Amino acid sequence: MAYRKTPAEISRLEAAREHLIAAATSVVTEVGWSQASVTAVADSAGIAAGSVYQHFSSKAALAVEVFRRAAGREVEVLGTVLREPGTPVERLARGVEVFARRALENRGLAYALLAAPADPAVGAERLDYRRRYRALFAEVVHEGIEEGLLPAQNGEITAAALTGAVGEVLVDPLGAGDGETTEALLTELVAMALRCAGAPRP
Amino acid sequence: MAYRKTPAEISRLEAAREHLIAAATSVVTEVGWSQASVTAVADSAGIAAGSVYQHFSSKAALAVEVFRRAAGREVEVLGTVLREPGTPVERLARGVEVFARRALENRGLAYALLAAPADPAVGAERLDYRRRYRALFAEVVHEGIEEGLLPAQNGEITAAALTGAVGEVLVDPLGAGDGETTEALLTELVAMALRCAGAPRP
DNA sequence: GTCTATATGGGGATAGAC
DNA sequence: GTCTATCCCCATATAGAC
Repeated sequence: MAYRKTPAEISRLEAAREHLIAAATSVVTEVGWSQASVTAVADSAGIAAGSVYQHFSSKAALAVEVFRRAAGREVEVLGTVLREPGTPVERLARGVEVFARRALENRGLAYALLAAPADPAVGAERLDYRRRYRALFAEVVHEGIEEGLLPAQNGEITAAALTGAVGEVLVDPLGAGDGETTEALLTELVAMALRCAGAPRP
Repeated sequence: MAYRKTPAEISRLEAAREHLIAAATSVVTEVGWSQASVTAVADSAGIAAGSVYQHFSSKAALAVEVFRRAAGREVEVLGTVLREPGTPVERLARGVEVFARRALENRGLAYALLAAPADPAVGAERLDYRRRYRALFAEVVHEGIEEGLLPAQNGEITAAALTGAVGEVLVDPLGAGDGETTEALLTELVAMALRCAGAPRP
């Protein structure tokens, strides 16, 4: 009756695959896409380079999976925060803060997701996910306009500016290191975001 | 007395080098850094691949030179515009407009300068020039604060947002093609920039 | 299924003729 | 000084043993 895999076999394979993805994610976080060779990833996962191809048909396929997992988590979190109770202005402030805080807490990964040189397959995914981040920000801006809390504006551009600002902060180790400057940076970033969207001055 | 090069020889060499840089710039503009192989660049310049190494010690050295020329022009222009007569707010508006307009008029090059995947040597230059763009924007913001035209704020973050917004617009073919949408886009971008810096509402 | 060993291909860089 | 031809390295991907 061994005409198909037992659940145990399946979960072993799944686990190996997940382990590989996790290892690849950590390599990318540490050294970036360009330095994340198949050999380096396999070493990190504790398997042979050739064995990678038991789980993914190509390096690009693995890279895309790594990207989707990580970027998907951020979209998920941002979407949740932006839809929590509160006025659109409050939610925008909270969304920017959480987005930036998470990025600053995991700079390596955030940089990989937002900016690091990557092969074309990942680049295409990145475009897609950047649009999603922007769409989420734009949504709450539009709500703010409808409710009369924000002035008429192109929400897409405002959203682009917000994404760009966070990215820029990550690129330049400006708000690096210690927690105190991080908090100050977040405060300023949120203040900028609210001005950017035209929220009433506090 | 042929113990040193004649002026004519020197200018011939200079010209060949300049021609090579120009060809490399156009290749990078069209296909990006990653596709700009030595062979492709040499073909474009009408010389053999090996001859490239008469002018540059490595591909990276050529790439860095291409980057510096192009990015340097933008810094120059932005600096000039931001220092023309007018209030800081007026100059900021004009600076953002010119910066974005130039980028939109030469998307390929702007994308290469701001965002396209590139080898590490170019990446390092990019960091440096991004800081310069930001410093220029930040300077005018600080002036605005001193003159009481803008509220207290972290000018670096505002400047980062401005750079990021322009970059984002370039990445996503949102304001593509025809002149009408371009103008509308620029208007919105400038409006966003002024809100971002906290300029009084018009 | 995972290993070792190797094939394959591309791009940067060099050598030597002209 | 420029060309042609080639070398060399590295990374992906595959083949076959275990």
